[in-house]
Amino acid sequence: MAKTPQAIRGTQDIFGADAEAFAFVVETFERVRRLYRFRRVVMPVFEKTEVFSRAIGETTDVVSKEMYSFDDRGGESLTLRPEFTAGIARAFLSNGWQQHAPLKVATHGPLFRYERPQKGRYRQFHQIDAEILGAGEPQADVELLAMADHLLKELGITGVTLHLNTLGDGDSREAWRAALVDYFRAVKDELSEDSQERLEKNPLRILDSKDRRDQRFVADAPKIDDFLTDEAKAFFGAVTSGLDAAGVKWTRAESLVRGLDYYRHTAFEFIPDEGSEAAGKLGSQSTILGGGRYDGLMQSLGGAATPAVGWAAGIERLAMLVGDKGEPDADVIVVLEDDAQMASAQALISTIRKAGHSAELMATGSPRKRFDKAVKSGAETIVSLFSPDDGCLASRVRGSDEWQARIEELLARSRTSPRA
RNA sequence: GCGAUCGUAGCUCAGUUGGUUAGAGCGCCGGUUUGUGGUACCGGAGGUCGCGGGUUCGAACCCCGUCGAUCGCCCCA
Repeated sequence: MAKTPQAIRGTQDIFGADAEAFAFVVETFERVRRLYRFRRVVMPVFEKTEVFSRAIGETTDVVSKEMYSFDDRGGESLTLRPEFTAGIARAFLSNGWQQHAPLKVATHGPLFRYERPQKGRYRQFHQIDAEILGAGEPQADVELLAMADHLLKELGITGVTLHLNTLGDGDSREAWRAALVDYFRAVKDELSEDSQERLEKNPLRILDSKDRRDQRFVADAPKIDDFLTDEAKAFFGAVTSGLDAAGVKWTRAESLVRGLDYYRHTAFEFIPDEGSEAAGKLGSQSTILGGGRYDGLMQSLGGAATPAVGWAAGIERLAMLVGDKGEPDADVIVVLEDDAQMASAQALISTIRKAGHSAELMATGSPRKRFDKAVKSGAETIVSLFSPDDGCLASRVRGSDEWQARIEELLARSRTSPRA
């Protein structure tokens, strides 16, 4: 026999209760984004490689080692999207969506990153995503975060806190970065091996290193607050007071930095509280929703300076926190005890479904087992069809009085109009 | 890219210090009940023990390699 091909590493075949939880997350997101008047967009799964390399930053891990890139038949380098933001920014520029600014959009779908899979982390994973394009005022950040907070509540997720930071404007961020490099370079030999490397590539990340050798120095490291311009301070102040007014709980996270080059000003992550049930379910992954302001991104793609904010959340990670959604039982199960009544059974189940009730027909395998299966399925209402000696159709309904009456009525209807 | 653990039936797993024909539960298939009732009882099918080498009289078990999975590091959603 030929060998069965295996699934690609890091991909998932989502089924059963997991698929229900996944759908619950997406459906809830769709409902909430309408409340906030975010418009639906459907984006390509792949783009020219430069869309991502220019927007995200050549030196980031995502671009330098995690992209699924390939040459198409025309010799052009394409990449399976590792995130939504860059593609949405590209669409904003190439479709003239400036005319709709400020534009609030939402989308969801698969993303691809070549990483080692582990709990809550896959090579093909799925995100929900929300962006506000062409809005430079702190009110946009507040609205976006209020929606994220609202969504998590609608999903029933607790024990998660918004961690908030500001990276200042471009100049603030650069000055802070330079100061951090100076500070850590002086003690380079005492840092962890990872952080010695981060010093060159991504010095901001040393701040949230888990290594004790690094943590000794973090407390006295230069603070972003000392490098913020007055405007940047005022902006962050407006965001935080707006969140307070909107009833969104948050905590300041001075060392929170985001990995991608394009972030400015507001940066945030929703993270499970230490020791919470949510933290346990997520394994070593912590961030379930993250994002920030990316005022410089449009220019990196050759567009006019356009302020924007956005976030994305991992559907799989959210689905791990929403509890068991299970698959709902059928409203009605029709058990065909005599195959001679097959046509009647088909007519009845069709009528039941068209009346808006979920229904399943049990008509295969040993007739004696069919009723067993129906009972095991957990359905409250079971209709069995059989033929008494006269060969006519007879039925028995097991269920509440209300359902018995309803089924009798539907049965009568299916008899009089078999094509109903 | 690095590290740890683990691969036995469709699924979840047992399998003693290496020793006849590798087991259980669930699921699947069939049978039994002369029955408004049942999630019962009996039986059956299904396994190159991930794959390839090695050690041994003999390997699911020990050794090496390889593939895969899981979890962690890095990074991220």
